[in-house]
Amino acid sequence: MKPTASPCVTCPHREGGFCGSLLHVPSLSSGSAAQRGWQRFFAAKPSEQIATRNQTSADVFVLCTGWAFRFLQLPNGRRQILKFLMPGDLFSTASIFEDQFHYSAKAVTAVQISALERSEIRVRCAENPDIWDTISRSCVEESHMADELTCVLGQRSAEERIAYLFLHLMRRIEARSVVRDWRYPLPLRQQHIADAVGLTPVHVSRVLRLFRDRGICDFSENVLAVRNPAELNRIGSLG
Amino acid sequence: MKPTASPCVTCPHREGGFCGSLLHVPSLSSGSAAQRGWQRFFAAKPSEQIATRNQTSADVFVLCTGWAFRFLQLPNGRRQILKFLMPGDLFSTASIFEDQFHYSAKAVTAVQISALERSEIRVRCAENPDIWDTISRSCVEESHMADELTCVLGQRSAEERIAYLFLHLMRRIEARSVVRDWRYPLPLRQQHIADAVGLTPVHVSRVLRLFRDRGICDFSENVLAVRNPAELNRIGSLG
DNA sequence: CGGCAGTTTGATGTTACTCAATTTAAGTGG
DNA sequence: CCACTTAAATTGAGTAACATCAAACTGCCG
Repeated sequence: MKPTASPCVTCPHREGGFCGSLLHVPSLSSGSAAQRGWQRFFAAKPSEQIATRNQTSADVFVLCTGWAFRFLQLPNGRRQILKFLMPGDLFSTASIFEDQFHYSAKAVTAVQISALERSEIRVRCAENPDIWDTISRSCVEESHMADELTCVLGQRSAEERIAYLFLHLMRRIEARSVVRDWRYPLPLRQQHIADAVGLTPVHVSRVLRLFRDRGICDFSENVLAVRNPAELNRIGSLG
Repeated sequence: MKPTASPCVTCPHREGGFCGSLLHVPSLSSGSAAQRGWQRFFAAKPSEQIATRNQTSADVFVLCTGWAFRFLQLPNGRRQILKFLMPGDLFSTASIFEDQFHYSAKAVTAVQISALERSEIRVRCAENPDIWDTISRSCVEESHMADELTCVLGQRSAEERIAYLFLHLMRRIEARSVVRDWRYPLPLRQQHIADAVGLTPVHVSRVLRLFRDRGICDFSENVLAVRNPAELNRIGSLG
């Protein structure tokens, strides 16, 4: 999981730099995946569906550029966003072990996606304990996040949910890039926020206005500007 | 994960039978863990706390008998139950990889718990691909359940949440024992249900009464009696 | 018999949803 | 550059779902 100077095989769209990917480890990056034929690339337009529940695939997907999200669709038309995907994210760690998606995924912005053959990854995992280590750490982290989200959706108010989501996204963005002036670029519609925290877009709009009026933060024009980090943290942190 | 006729090392409290444990695989069960000194046992009384968030432990815990649950405690006194633990359940699959609990756990009934040294399990995992296979399958299953729960808490009504919980518990009980006459023993108070689905005990009581009056199911005296399985399924399934 | 924990019920309050109208922003083609 | 179109965000009014508070009821156990 260390950044390396070598070009990243999983995410060639970011040549020469660290793409942030879980799979960006020397033993996977050394040599050319593409040359060996166990990697392919896809692109998708904004709001295009890029994976569908129950669909089988021999590949594990990594987001290279842009934002996406994975979600579950309900019969009544509503959907629950499970996770926003940022560059370097595996669609899910579990996808390394299962050949069928248990969720759907959709692009938010234009995206580029890398598809790695699962069998090849597993062979390399068997050879190299470092990769196992990385993957198991990723499993642990994913289960922590799932448990936190459960807690937030089960126990907390609208304001707290949205504050939590913002803090969560802020942390993840900070891990990828330098943030100046407490301004975080989020390419999301209010509908996305609503689907992620289990509220209606109308109510999300009201809460955002409240945050704005109280000088806590201002989410508009695809930028989250945090004005009072302490207060946002007080509302949204899980203690 | 196949039942074996040999006594189960992880759960000696159920001698001679399959304890249901994830770790009940020949390669772990052969020989005596206790003799080799990498296993210990604990007991706890009803509603006794058996694990605490941020506590470190060199052991991985498996529930042998009784019911328990793992949960997150909030500063405001409320708690979210993440999972009900039944005999054979690992407290969490992630605990194989992390030496610190990220949740707390409490007994529901009187329980017996088996503690296996993490280091020993990991050594055996490295040797035996079957165990990896079992564990990775367990990771996948746990992430499915977490995603489903997220969906239920984020998007569904009180009735739907409780129906979902019942269906979920029914499936898990059926995997362990034969069920007669659609009667499922659940050693839970309404408070447990409330904490699991993010409602107040008062509202849980009202919904249960509704289910009773509509002839869907009757949960009382620690038994869930399902009268109209189709209807319960219609309300609580995720499609 | 008294006490306790859990459940039930009623009355009332709050939060968030629904529906519908209006405003703003972002394109698009002339 | 400006009308026209469309998607997104905002606002208000009314409503439904669930929470809160408090009292009564039940079964159980000493």
